[in-house]
Amino acid sequence: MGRRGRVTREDVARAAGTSTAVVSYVLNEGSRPISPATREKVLRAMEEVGYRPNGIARALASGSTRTLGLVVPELGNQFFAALANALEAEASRHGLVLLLGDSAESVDRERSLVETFSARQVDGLIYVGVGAHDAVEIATSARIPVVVLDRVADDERAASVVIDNVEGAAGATRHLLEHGRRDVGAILGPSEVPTSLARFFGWRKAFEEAGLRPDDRFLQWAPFSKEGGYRAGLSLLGAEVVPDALFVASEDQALGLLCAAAELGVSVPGSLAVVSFDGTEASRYSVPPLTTVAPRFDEIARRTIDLLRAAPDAAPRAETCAADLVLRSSCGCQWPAGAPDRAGPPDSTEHPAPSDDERSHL
Amino acid sequence: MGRRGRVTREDVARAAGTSTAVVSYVLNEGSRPISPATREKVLRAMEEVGYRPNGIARALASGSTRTLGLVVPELGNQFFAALANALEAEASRHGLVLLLGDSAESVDRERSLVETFSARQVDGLIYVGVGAHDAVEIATSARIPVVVLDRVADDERAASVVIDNVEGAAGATRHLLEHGRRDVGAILGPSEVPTSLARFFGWRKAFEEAGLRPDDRFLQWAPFSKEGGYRAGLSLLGAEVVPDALFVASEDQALGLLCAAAELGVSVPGSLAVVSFDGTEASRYSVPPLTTVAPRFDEIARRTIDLLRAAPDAAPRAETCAADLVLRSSCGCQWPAGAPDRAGPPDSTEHPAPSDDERSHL
DNA sequence: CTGAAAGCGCTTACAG
DNA sequence: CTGAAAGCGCTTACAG
Repeated sequence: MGRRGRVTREDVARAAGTSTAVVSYVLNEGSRPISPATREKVLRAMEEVGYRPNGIARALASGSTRTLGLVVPELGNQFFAALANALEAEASRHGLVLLLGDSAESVDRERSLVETFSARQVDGLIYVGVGAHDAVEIATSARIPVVVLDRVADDERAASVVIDNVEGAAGATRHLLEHGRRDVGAILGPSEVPTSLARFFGWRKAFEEAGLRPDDRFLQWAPFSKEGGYRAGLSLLGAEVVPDALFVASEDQALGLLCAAAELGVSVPGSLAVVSFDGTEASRYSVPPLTTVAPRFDEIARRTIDLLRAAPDAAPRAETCAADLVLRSSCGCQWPAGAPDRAGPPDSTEHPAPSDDERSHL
Repeated sequence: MGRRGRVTREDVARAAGTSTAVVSYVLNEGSRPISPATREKVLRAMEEVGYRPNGIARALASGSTRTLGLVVPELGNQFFAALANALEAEASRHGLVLLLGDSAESVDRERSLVETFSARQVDGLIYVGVGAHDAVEIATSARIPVVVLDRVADDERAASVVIDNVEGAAGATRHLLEHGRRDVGAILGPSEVPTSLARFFGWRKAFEEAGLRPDDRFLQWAPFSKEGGYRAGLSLLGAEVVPDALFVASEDQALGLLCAAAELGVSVPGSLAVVSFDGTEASRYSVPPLTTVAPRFDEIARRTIDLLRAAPDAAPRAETCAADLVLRSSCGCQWPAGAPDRAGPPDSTEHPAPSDDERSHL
């Protein structure tokens, strides 16, 4: 055994009566033809001495760590947690491991995370970020493939995967209009965030398509947080003229809004119909359950990992994933569809039992 | 530059006119005394050639990767996401990086994650797990320090950090009794999970201390999920005899319960007072906002990283963190305390505005 | 204070 | 099909 008491390739070779190279060849199946007999011997020897390949040594010698770096703005946010979850699952499907970084929405911290990941020789970087440019620049100039999520990369050397924000928001708004609501307002994210802007355009687009004009008094730009949605809700619902429906640009904001509505005694969907964006499982058990434009986390994850695994010389691509309008009760839909009558109180059908989602493609 | 076009120590040494060893000494400040002049030269040379130390090579040579492995059962769960968040922040404070693994509550997947992390030579493993024994065994037998979170390790070679479940649950239940509720039921996790059992004991303990007897009809063992809480809620609240208060063993379950209560038209806290456990920010904006036994994520993270950084020969310790009862409105408290009257509907004070928490130590 | 060199545990042309 | 050996980019005794 090595000086640190670890079992190495050498121990295996000795036990198997072969060279150490053969041990490697057996380990990296397919790299070199090995006779079945030798292979057997080596495999048995590995078992016998309890050999565990040292991934760090492999990485140094091979030039690949089989590790991806993931930077998210805030893991406490369900949306990013769900994204991280899907990415981790997909990565692991390909034998890749994820280095996790939470930037706490700080550009400085983001930069330092990317530097750290770069120093650790990650094979790729997944960046869900605030101040895209810097962080991406650091990685690409270190020749690390980058996929930017949730926004299109400024840097042409980086690929990106985004949700179809305009269509998603338009679909959500359209649905509210179809429910007969006319004063459909919107709670958006910060006006300087591209994602937020795109959802604003989608909201407006639905009105234009319907030959209607949105009322700007029902529009609020707020932080992408529960508190942001809560405050925007208090402000919108506490005004002289109030909307009868709201498109809300994120799940967190929608949850905050529901809290505000409950506090003000505004019934949802009775007096206020709501459709949100980026919904996770939290939307399904909120009071009332939220109709939402749900990202396909699995598809996003699949595309992201595929882009990262693609030949490094492939031109970085910008991909767009569709999102699904998942109907629940906050928009005024009867949900779940075809639910049997219940012996509940009068308003119980406004908050029907969670069940299988009805995903309608936008 | 090396064959892969990377800038290495050698390039720095050449540019600085020193040996490569000196470059290392400058890099690893303090390992060897270096004259200020040489130091300057080397630093300038690094800058000049754009040198980035290769973390993998450092890891192989030094035997330390400065990487920690984290295994959680399910990142989609807010509680684990908040934990991961705190751990990542604390790790990064010490220049450590986190390898993330989501076991999807599968023991097999857990095992394979730990094997992977072990092969990657992590300096420590943080395990928030389902089937503790196997995974911990794999790590400890590879001489990797382990800290088990949220449950005491079976393996005496592993340290652990747990929340004081008995006291937390007792405090929550006591609070409900103090509100004058007598039929205080409980929704717990699976009966074979130690954490769940401990919270059950806490619930019972509060009754005993008060000279009362709990009613087993108001007790439900359910999965630690929103759906688990939802179903348990439907079952408890749909029965002939119903509780007037519930201690709920997790935030997810509590959110599910609120959904069930709303659907059945049971007002919270009017007809049903609720206190949950393991609350995150989600509890603050639920309808109504949930009173919860809130873990001190920062303290848990700090202790965990400290244990991992401790001398490897230090005897593994089991540490317990207190939890705080955070009062909001679901228990029947006036919240926020001293809120000004609002011109809202009659029941608006039952769902007061979220504001600063009032943490009362248990 | 500085340098030459062994070693970390692998991969992978290069010979045979 | 198998082996001897260079190399991945560092750290760190060992000499000076």
